Amino acid sequence: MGLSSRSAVAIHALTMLGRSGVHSLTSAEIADSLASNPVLVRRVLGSLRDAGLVWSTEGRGGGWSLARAPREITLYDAYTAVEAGPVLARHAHPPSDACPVGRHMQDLLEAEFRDAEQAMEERLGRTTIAHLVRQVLDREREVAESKR
Amino acid sequence: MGLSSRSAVAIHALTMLGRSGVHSLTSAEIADSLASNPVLVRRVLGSLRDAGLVWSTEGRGGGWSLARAPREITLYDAYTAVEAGPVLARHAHPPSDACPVGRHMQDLLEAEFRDAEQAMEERLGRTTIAHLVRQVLDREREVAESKR
DNA sequence: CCAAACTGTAACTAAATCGGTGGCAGTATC
DNA sequence: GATACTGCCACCGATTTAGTTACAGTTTGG
Repeated sequence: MGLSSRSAVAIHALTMLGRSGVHSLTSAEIADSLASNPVLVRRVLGSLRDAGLVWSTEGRGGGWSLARAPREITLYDAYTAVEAGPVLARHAHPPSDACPVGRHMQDLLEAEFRDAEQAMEERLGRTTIAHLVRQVLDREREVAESKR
Repeated sequence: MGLSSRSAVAIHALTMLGRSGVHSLTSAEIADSLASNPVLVRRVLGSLRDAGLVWSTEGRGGGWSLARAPREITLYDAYTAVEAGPVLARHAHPPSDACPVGRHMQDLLEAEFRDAEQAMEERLGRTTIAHLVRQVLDREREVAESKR
């Protein structure tokens, strides 16, 4: 595997919030859809709130809503909000300074990995929550029509 | 962090082998440069051998050599040889089938993540071991000249 | 005013994975 | 036959993950 599934949780939750519009959702409702539990959802949504993507209201009747229009939130926004480190792990230790290759590989690899990660991030930045909401609605409609 | 640092080890080792040309290297020599240990190196190089990137000879005087020209080995080759799962983790469980969003998110996310990973892999595929060897040699030469 | 329904947060568990280590059988060379 | 390698297994400690329990704080509704 690779990174945590927090990105998946974040994007899933954002899509639910985008679909529900002004109506806010509770962490329990989102956890149900994820077949997970509310605490995990609140942890992830907490990071999204820190990044300015959602906001929450406490107390009875409280819940979560998007802080921006769905078309103004990309998958990259969600990804960076919840994922800490780099995707491609670097050397566990600095290599030996006594070896010519060891002396330079760290820098060279850093440049290569950064470029590769950037390519991935740019691709994530091209899809918005609005895009995913649209696709979900399309699929729902298709299912409904096929049942007629 | 993200994935394991096996990719870094693999690329480091391949670059050393590329630089040393026909001269084979032992896992201990490579481990020295990595400030790591021979067993880890053999594990990683074993995967590279399974992928047809290097070959090894047993017994005294044995060691490791490239199985292809350095310019015919990309960082993507090294990456896929040693890294198992996807970079971006999917849902830990399948989401709820009772929720409209849950029903479709897995497919949609799979498509998005696959595209994003592919963008990263394409970028890794554009750099070869020959490229890294060249850069290491260039840097070595620069250091040597600045000392004159 | 008080019970109910939320968020927010800390502490904890079980499982997985990681880098690393030691041991040892097999193999080729000197 | 000693030496120097690969190949492979079993194990360790540290870290991270998803998930759970517990509980304090906050808001609303009856």
